Amino acid sequence: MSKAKEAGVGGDGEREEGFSGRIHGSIARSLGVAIVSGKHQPGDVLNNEIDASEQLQVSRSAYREAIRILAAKGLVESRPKTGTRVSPRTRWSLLDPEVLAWFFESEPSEAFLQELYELRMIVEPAAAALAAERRDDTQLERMRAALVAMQHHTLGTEEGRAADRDFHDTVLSAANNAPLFTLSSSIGAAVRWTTIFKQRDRELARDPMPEHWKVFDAIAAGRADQARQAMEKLVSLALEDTHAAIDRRPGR
Amino acid sequence: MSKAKEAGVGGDGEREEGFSGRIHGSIARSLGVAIVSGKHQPGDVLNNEIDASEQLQVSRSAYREAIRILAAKGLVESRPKTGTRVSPRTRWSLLDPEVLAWFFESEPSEAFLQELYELRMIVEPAAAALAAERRDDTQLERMRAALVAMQHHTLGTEEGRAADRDFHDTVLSAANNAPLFTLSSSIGAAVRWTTIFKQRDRELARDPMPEHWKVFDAIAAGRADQARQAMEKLVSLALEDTHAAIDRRPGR
DNA sequence: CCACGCTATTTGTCGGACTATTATAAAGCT
DNA sequence: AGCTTTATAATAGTCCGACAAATAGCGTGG
Repeated sequence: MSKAKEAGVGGDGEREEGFSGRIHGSIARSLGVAIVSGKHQPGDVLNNEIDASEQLQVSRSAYREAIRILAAKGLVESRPKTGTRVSPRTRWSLLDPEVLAWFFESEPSEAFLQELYELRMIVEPAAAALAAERRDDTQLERMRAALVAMQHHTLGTEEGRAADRDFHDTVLSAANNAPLFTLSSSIGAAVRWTTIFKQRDRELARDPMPEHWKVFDAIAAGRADQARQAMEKLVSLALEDTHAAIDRRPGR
Repeated sequence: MSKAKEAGVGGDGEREEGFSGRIHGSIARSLGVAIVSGKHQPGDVLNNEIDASEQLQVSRSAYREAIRILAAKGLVESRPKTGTRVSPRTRWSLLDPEVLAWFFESEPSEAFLQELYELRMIVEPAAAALAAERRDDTQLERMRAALVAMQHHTLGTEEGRAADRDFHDTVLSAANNAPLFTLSSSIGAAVRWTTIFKQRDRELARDPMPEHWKVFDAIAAGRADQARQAMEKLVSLALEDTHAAIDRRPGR
């Protein structure tokens, strides 16, 4: 009866969200989504461990490990007697890949998307400039291959989008700055989701390739300033398209 | 024998390296430091949970929670049968406040410091520009107060350094971009650490205040471009000073 | 030589007892 | 009355020992 794996006990809404392999992971995810989506607001106190683990039909240990994950990402804070409460937003690790994924699981606010793009607009042009000065031949070749694949598959396919991400990742990594590179996951997330938005709205007019090639050429030529400007242009065009897609979006 | 709590067999005894209030936290910290300092390299497999928890004289649960924390920050990855192994550096959440703190606990490499500064050079001028356009009066007043305090206490005191950090934090927050603001902890870390270097060495020749006031004035006047340039100057001067201090550092 | 199943190892999960911490309320002191 | 101290109760934290699930690597059989 207390076994959690017997998922199918007909009853209430039980486990809607699929899985994540390990139980603590899926609990962390579902709680994380509830927090970033505003269902649990900063300052709110979660049920105590015993009640919560009972409701979720998992052991207290598994629930606690989930809480540790959330605490490590700054989403919650636990103290004896007071319980576990949602931390203020300023403490959240918004750039953590998992946190970002949780944001995108419940459609994020347009404002948040906007902020991510703003960050991208700050980081990527600078990264492109550094990449122009520091890239090695291997990275350059990888960028070229990514763009060729992207051109061939188009952004309508998952392969094309993967190639797009690979291009941007390689630029970031060519900047040769580890902390900067960790932002690639955040930026990749922004790129991925907004690209999906745009594709969702069939008539994506613009061909993204010319601007991509300009960035590539500038990096290949070692022209930092030119690379920065080209990337600025690329990002701002992408932002425009995304805005248009969102505006046209039905229902919201 | 396996009781961990009987710390004081005959008085206080020696302080086990590592405290942090909670056990899982201190284990995570000590393991985290071992990892970021290179004592455990990427790909290395940690002892299995039973052995490890026995060696550390803690319960397996506490050890597991520590591992969950490290996994949440991308430092390790666990799988049945294979064990827990250190993840490749590209997965580390280098911008996470705790990870950064672990870096600074064992003196970080000069290259890493350099990279953090580079990031700062990218982010802060952009943030200053945004702040010039978006700051409200409260934030402006807070910046002014921080600079006044900084001027009064000087960077030789902890209060003065705290005021410095507060100024930079407020600029970041005035940019009104949540993901951007989460970088403040990283930047703050870089600022703090390098400031200590400079102070450690000798009387800091340069008076940092004029550049700070220029940034403030530009933000107050709402001049984005001017704010960006002033901040660029401020950061690059700080970098220069830091380089000089490091070069002059004995034993290196 | 390859496919397939077996097994040993390791993480994952469980439940239940006990400890430590601390916010809050009660009691005591000035 | 107002402040300090102590007691209480609630909650996270820790420990233990057992069992379940996953899987890398090996051995067996085709």
